[in-house]
Amino acid sequence: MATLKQVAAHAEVSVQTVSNALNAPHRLRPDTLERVNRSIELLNYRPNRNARSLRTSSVELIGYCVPDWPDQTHLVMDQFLHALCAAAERTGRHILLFTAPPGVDGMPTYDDLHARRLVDGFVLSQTETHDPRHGWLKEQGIPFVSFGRVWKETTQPGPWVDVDGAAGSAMAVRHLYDTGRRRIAFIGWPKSSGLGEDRLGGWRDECKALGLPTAGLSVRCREDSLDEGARAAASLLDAGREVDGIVALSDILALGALRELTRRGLTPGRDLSVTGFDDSPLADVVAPGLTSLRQPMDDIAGELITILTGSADGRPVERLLQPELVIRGSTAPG
Amino acid sequence: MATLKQVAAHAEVSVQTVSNALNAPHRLRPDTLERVNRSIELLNYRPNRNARSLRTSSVELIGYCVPDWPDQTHLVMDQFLHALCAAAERTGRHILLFTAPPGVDGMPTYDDLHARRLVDGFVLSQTETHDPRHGWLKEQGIPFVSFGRVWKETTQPGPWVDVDGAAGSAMAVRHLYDTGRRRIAFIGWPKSSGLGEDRLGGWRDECKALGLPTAGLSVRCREDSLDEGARAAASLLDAGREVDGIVALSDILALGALRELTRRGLTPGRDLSVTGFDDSPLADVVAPGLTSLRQPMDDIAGELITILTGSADGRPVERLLQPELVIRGSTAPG
DNA sequence: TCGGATGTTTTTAACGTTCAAAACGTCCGT
DNA sequence: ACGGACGTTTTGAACGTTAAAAACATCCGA
Repeated sequence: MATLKQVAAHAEVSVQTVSNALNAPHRLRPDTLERVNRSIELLNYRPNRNARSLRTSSVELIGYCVPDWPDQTHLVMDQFLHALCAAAERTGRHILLFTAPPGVDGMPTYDDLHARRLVDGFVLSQTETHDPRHGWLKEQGIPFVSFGRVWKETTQPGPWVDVDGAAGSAMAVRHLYDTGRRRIAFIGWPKSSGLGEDRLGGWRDECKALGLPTAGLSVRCREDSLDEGARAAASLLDAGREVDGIVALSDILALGALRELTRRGLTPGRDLSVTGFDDSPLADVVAPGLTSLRQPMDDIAGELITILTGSADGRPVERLLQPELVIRGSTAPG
Repeated sequence: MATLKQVAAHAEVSVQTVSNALNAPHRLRPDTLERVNRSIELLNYRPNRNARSLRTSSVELIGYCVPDWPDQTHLVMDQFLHALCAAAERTGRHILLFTAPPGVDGMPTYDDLHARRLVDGFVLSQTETHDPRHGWLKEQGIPFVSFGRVWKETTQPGPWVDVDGAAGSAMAVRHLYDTGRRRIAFIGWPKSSGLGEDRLGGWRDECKALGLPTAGLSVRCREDSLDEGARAAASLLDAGREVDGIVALSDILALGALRELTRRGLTPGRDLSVTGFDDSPLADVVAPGLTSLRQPMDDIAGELITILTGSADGRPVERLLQPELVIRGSTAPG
């Protein structure tokens, strides 16, 4: 494996000149540059990243904690990881994976990775309401950026990127309205979830703006599961509210609702429209197809990396991106 | 950030002694060791990984290429990644993600990562029939281990770990047999897929061993999609073969089959049993639940890391692990 | 009391790179 | 011809660690 020294000897220049040829080529006389480059090519030289990192104390690696949660929340993780990885590579960086206990118990792991100089900083995701990680990292002066908001009353520590859940719900409501639905219900999560309240608010506000009823049309589930989604749909139907559209807070809940409709002999898309959230692989796999709100993963990843690597000069460090409505059979297109 | 030098000064020993306290504590006199450890703790010292890597020329990072394929094939990737990550951490290592073009076009990327010393070696997955990567890496002397076989006629280059697909199919057949099914069909892939032929063989052999018919009971799909699965199920039913069980090569195909059964008013699990492969999140989310063959991800990841990091002294470098049948409603338990 | 064996610690020299400063040329205006 | 300005290249030192060898103790048996 060739080193700078060997390239320098071959090109008959000093080691520093070869280094400059790579990092500051404008400093070299054109003919020298060409000669050095020929030697580099000939010897198939590649800079040793460890040596460079030692000298510059920057490793060009970004830590990402792979979540250890129930399957449901993972459904779009591979999409996210791929986008993040690609975005990092566009800046010559890479993603380093690690595992850590959730919450504050995981902080020593983050600290350790940074202290041992395995990573320059972190991308947080799977953000929880009142997530303790942001404050902790900020206090330690460890660089990070969050995918997802913390939903505290106070200002959130550190930069973040998120998808506008309220706008997403509103888009879903609007789409149902445009396809003739007039009694649109919402299936959501417990009040403790900031994300849940955000999406719920979008539904409520858009319904009001369109002059649609909301009273008694919102159900909270205890957890993000099929059964809870089905139960919620059942309670809406049993209450005799004459619901003709359901905006569910997640694809899983939506699927549960779809199952309940089918069980009762109702045809999703025709008798009643349903939408989900996140456009997970599930959405494309259920019977009539589930209309869902896609998160713009490439944009999200791009923003995260831009912010984290500090190339976001002057740009805001809080970015709210718009989801995209992917229409499928569950809302009867056409 | 404390360095060895500072710890050494604080503990009033030489730098090398502190290094030894960490890497070869048995060399120190117990009281010295204690004193050094106190200083380490007090100064909150963490070894700089870049410096160590430079010196030892080993980075303790393992490269993994995040696949850029249609969603279906990703369905268990997050499980795999988590397991791989955890297994790596058990040996003090971590996973570095990267993207690369498929096939031989991606090889320069692998080479580059290794030459620049960003990784010590690679874990390959999404192995394709006649995958060119294995031979190439072996030729270059770059360490790697494969999750999945290459299905060449000749001996496969390099070590691998895989799940016994034939045994999996056999387990599925056996389970259907035990629950009273006697005409068990197989829905698979094109002949060009080694993995497909493996699983097909398992079905055929087990059926024969049990004295069950196979003639006309095997259908090949063009691709791994819902529609193809549905089409295959339809053709089996239309052919009047009186099929009462279906072993599908993937969860997606199985789901397609389930959809077709439901469409025809048949009840999966009661009228006809269906099994899938891989136990993806989908299996738990469809109507009666899909019986499927779970890949033992933790074992797989453990073996991969063990083999790659060379701690597999004398152990075979080709490991075939057994899948586990996860029984759900689609095969009418009880 | 001395040589050797053993156990502990220090010294020296790298690993491959980049930073900062110094040195070397070349050209120009005076 | 000389001083300065600029452009290009080299020198010396450092980043934080570990391998190998040397140095220093201590203890034992002869």
